[in-house]
Amino acid sequence: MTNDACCTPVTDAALSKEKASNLAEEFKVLADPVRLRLLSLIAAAPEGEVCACDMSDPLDRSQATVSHHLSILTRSGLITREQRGKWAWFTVAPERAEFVRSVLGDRPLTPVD
Amino acid sequence: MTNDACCTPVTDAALSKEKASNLAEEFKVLADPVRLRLLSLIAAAPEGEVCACDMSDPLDRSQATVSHHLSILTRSGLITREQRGKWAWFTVAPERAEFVRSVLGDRPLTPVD
DNA sequence: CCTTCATATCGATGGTGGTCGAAGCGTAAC
DNA sequence: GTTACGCTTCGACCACCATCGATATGAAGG
Repeated sequence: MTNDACCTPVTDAALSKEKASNLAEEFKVLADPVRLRLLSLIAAAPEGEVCACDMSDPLDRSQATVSHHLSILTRSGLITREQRGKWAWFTVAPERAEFVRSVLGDRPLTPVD
Repeated sequence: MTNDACCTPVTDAALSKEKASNLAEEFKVLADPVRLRLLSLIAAAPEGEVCACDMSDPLDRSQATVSHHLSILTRSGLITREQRGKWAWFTVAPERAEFVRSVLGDRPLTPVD
């Protein structure tokens, strides 16, 4: 802001060690194809929620694996879990809906090619 | 669009296996604290570029490790590399500048708390 | 109580990735 | 050519993680 601005510094200050670790943790949640597809399955559901029992088959993963990933997504706050009888139903967390949309959108973040 | 819209479906269609993998690959690049700090170091440089020789010390990583991460960032297209004499200089790729800013910003993507 | 079913947790395994020393490669200066 | 220096590549090591079968938990129904 106070220099000659010859080359557009992109950000103000460098990331602290702590902030970098926290940010990396958040990206790690999204850095798995199965979790992204789970998230997308829930986000695309017309009713806004999906039963865990309906996610194992389309993803070609065992019930244990799907449960594992759903717990990671839930712990990160991207989705919420609601027990209803024997079944567990999952929703995109309302506060994160816009973020999830930007992540899963057709031209999401990194066009790459 | 054609249903009763009781619960706001967040996205249109579910992610294909391929798209999910590609997207996950892109997030993997950002899912490491050292890479995020490297990116931030370059993005915050007032001249807009940083020599590789100046990034090993502040990150507390060996020169080999820094080189490894810089090559991953370069291959992903987030930064560009320019050899100048013996030294290698790195810049945030112009097309990605806005994206990098949004990733490293104070309130970047996932407030979490 | 006992069975059934959906889900979570455990334990083990294979694969991936971050890390660093050492060796290789290029460039510059002598 | 030879030396010095910055950087990349290689090889090995270790930690973490995705995966799954087996087992545990917990809820509904008989």
